[in-house]
Amino acid sequence: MTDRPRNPTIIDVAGRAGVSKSVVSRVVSGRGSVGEETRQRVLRAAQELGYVVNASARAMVAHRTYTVGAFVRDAATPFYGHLLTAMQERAAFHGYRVVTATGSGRFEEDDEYRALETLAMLRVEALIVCSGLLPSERILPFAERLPTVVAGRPETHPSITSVYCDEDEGGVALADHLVGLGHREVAVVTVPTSHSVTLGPRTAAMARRLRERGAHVLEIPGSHRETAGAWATEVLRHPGITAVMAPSDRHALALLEQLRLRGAAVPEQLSVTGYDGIGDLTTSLIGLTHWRQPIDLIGGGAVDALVQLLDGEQPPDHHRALPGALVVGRTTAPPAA
Amino acid sequence: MTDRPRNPTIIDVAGRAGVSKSVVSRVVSGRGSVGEETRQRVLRAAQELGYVVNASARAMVAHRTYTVGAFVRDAATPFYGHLLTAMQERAAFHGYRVVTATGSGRFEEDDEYRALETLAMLRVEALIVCSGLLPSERILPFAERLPTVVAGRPETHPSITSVYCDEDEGGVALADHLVGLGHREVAVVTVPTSHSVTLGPRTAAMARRLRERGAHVLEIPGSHRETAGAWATEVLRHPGITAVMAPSDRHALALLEQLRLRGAAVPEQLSVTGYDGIGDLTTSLIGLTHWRQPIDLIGGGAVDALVQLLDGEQPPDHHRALPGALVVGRTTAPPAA
DNA sequence: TTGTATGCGTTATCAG
DNA sequence: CTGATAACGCATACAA
Repeated sequence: MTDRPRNPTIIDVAGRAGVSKSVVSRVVSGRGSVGEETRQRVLRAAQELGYVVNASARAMVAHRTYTVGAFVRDAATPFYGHLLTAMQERAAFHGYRVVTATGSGRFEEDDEYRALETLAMLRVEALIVCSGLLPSERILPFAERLPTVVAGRPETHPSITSVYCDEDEGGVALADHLVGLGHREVAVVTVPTSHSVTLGPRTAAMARRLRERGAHVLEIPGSHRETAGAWATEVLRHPGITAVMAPSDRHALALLEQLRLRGAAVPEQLSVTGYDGIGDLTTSLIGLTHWRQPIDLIGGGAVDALVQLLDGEQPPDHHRALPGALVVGRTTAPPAA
Repeated sequence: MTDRPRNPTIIDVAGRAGVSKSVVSRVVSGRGSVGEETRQRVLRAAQELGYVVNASARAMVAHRTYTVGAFVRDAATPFYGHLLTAMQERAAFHGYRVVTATGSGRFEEDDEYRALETLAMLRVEALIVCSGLLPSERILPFAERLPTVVAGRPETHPSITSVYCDEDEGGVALADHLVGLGHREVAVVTVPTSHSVTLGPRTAAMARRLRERGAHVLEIPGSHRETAGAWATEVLRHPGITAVMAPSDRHALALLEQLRLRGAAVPEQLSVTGYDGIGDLTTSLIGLTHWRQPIDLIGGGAVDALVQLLDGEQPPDHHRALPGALVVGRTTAPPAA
């Protein structure tokens, strides 16, 4: 039952092809030169035996694994799902594998440590950190030992490379959009930067920009989507408010749902904005006005930067900000006169 | 720059702790016995050196990797994202890693082969196949060499274990729901089973059940979501039709969007059903009536079955069907009188 | 071009 | 309880 037949080795192949194992090694690894006739014989023998290179053995002597580790804090969210897909694809292009590690969820404390230890055991050659929650200080210890790039969020520390979409720009663009429509009293669901280094800055930018443009701002603390009902209640208690800005698309959707339950019409009575640009339905069916992040480019760019780092080159941009875009949907309109 | 400092080995640790490498091995692997005092000394030395076990070296001699491979055909879709998360979590619980492989997208042909070869190089101990597209025959060659379980779809072949949510049951439940509401003329967007072993059977079940209950069925071929516009047009051309059943939530959302563009009111004029139960907004904001699959249980169950297989036990259920649930939302209602 | 020998970091077997 | 020593599968200088 469990007596799995041992996998064939280059020695087995060598025996079958009537050559030494060195020759087989050269054939399968593509290095060194072998006679064309011999090569064919080896290839055939390997084929017949179902030989597949053993990555572990290769890694031992090569001191390379061609593997990068992706550390994801909150894996189930669509944003990170897309990011992972983009990274995996780009890594394959460069000849690297991606193994992803994430906290198993239970043990908050040493969870993170265990995840990174797993990656270390695998001898990943570099690290991609995907998390809006993990503070910079927690990343530094790893960045010291491994080339590290942070994807999807700005990172100011000089020893860490990052690829992201500028949060400030998005927040400002959305605020300008609302002010341009004529909104003068706007609620912003804010998240402290200490809680998320992505949601924090973008909501701060929204509020700041609104004030710069002369609008009155009501800040509603909203770290958790589960409390969307409270935001809705709070907003509706201020009849003067004509628009609400959410920290992310998911926050916005939760808010839309709660407003709907309370009978508030969007965008007639209240305009709503999101942030991220995840999922087709956000755009098409819901028509949520939001700031769209170029996730594919972020994931791909992060891998590109990593590969350059591994090749000993310094990436052109240590901190690369990619352009996002304002997507105007059907959840924003001029305020009711 | 690229001169990465060589990772410390058990020999380094042994030297620092003043013992032989055998002792260190016993301490870090937890096998064999060592004096408590010595153990502490070794642990401290390892700590100071930042020693981490080398998984490759360990795998070489242990002939085990504690890694299972997940082969995912279409990774970016929410359904598989959730599934992966669930599997990863459950695998960690059992002490296994999950490395996922997926076609890089470009080369349709040998793409699949390369992905599985990568998994083989890594010497994954088992395979989880997640794909509604991959036909059984393509899976068999791998299942012969590796314990294999198919997640998220039924699989009748005796040498392959599967964990899924019965497609027939869901299709029937949704059809019954519509008939119960009074619908007598219903359109079903169908997908051939040759194209998808999940979407095919469930849409077939819908159509079959509708007919059993005496309803008139219009079957609309709809393999690709991009053609949702055509489905909408087709449906609206038949004024007698009062409901449309889609093969999945995503298909349903695309359809809803197209119906909206054409001014058709849901559910007043037309009822719409989905399938899967992915994403919070499907349920809350859109209120899509659908059949909900227990994705977490499917992912977890697949891993559990795999671990049992690896332990030499025969899983209790060779083909395990998990219960789904009908979720009635706001996109279905009695037909307009 | 081909074969031989050596080492990579661990675990396991066997003496001490 | 501890210490040598032999694999594990592969790549690579080096010799033929």
